[in-house]
Amino acid sequence: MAFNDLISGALTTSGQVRNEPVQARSSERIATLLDAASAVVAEVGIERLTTAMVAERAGASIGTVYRYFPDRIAVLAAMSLRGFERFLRASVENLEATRPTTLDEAITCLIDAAVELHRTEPGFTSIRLSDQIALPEVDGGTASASRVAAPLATIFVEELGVDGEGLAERLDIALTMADALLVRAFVIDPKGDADAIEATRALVAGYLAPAASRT
Amino acid sequence: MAFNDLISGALTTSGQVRNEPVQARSSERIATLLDAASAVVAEVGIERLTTAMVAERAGASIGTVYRYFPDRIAVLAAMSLRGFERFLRASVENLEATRPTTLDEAITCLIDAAVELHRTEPGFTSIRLSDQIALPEVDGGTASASRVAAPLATIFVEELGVDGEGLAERLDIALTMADALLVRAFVIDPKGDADAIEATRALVAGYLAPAASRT
DNA sequence: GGTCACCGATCGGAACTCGATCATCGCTCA
DNA sequence: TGAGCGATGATCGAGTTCCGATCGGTGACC
Repeated sequence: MAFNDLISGALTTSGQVRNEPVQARSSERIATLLDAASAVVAEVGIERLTTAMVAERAGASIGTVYRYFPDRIAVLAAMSLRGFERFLRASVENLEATRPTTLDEAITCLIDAAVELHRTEPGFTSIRLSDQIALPEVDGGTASASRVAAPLATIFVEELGVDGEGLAERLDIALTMADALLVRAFVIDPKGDADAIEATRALVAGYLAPAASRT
Repeated sequence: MAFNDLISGALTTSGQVRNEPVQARSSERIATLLDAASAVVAEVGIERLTTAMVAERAGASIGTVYRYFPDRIAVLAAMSLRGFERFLRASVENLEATRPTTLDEAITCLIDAAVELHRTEPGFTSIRLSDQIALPEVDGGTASASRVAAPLATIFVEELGVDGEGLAERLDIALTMADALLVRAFVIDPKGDADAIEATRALVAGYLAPAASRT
């Protein structure tokens, strides 16, 4: 509801997609291609992903891949970006569902969303390990975590009544931290090491707590 | 001195280098090649690095590159590994020079070493952004931060008299965190955002402090 | 003289292009 | 209103280019 307005357009695929899709089936195609890419990454890793593999798995031709993505890297970048979008949406859903009263609960919503993503999207951990590959040419090179920090900060302030003083900055740091630690959790154990995940949650909450709790 | 014994052989280039160099000039060659690779990465990014670029910049031929490295990825992996070696050595040097009495001072030694590396080795930030690319085939996929955590833990315990209980694990987490946050600092500002660096230092010290200080 | 280091033409395969073909949509006019 | 028809979008895949990797030959070191 209100949350969704805040995040619409927060993340764009500008520069990633070659031709904006006009017909409906195109959007599906893109989704299918990204799903295929995700599966391929999970299977052979980022470096060994070839555009031919993506095309074949998606049931498309190579030409179709290049219709939507300028090059191989753009496919990976788009995949990464879609992951962040999903994280944002899932976070918002969790926040709406639980309506947290403490910052700690709010953090849990975000961590859960991220963990869920690592679990369900097979190639996501891999791509987080080596994200940013493409960013030098996508834009200034802003880390992906920073992209979600701003919209989330808005939500925290406007909807949860958290003190906004420097929150965006702190959230950015917190997300960078959480990102790295969660990746670590999923490197330790493909299903996500429970201790490492809990440690992450505690650490992030501990970091954000002192300044922010004003629910 | 004693420190150096602890870290010798902690990091090896096993599997990275094709033929162990016999003649002296070979070691220089490898260093030159890695320097070239570092510069290329800083310029065009990891994905766009080609073996030809590395060869040309190093004043060598393509064949020479492949004499020392089995493939393109191995060049990047070796570069990453050399960075971690340098970090370890620089950390040890800093520790020896300052002989810290508090954990906080010790952390500062490490952070300084890492910051220095980001500053002097142009491609290091990039490769930290997307490290691990090669690790799936190098070994079990252990995150690089974990590799330095163990030897550093030994030093902390044996030389600084810090409580060793679960220290390796905590150091691992701390380094993962520091790594990500420092990369962030250098993405924000190529020279390394001072605030972000200080925040990193504070965060890591804060995380390690409660359990460890027993100097 | 034998090994080590180096070179760069060459090969194979993957990234990417391009013109032809098929699908869809909006418009027109009976 | 809906059948026909162009225009534009979407798809394809053989062809081209470029890059990773090899290999046999030449020079440097001991």
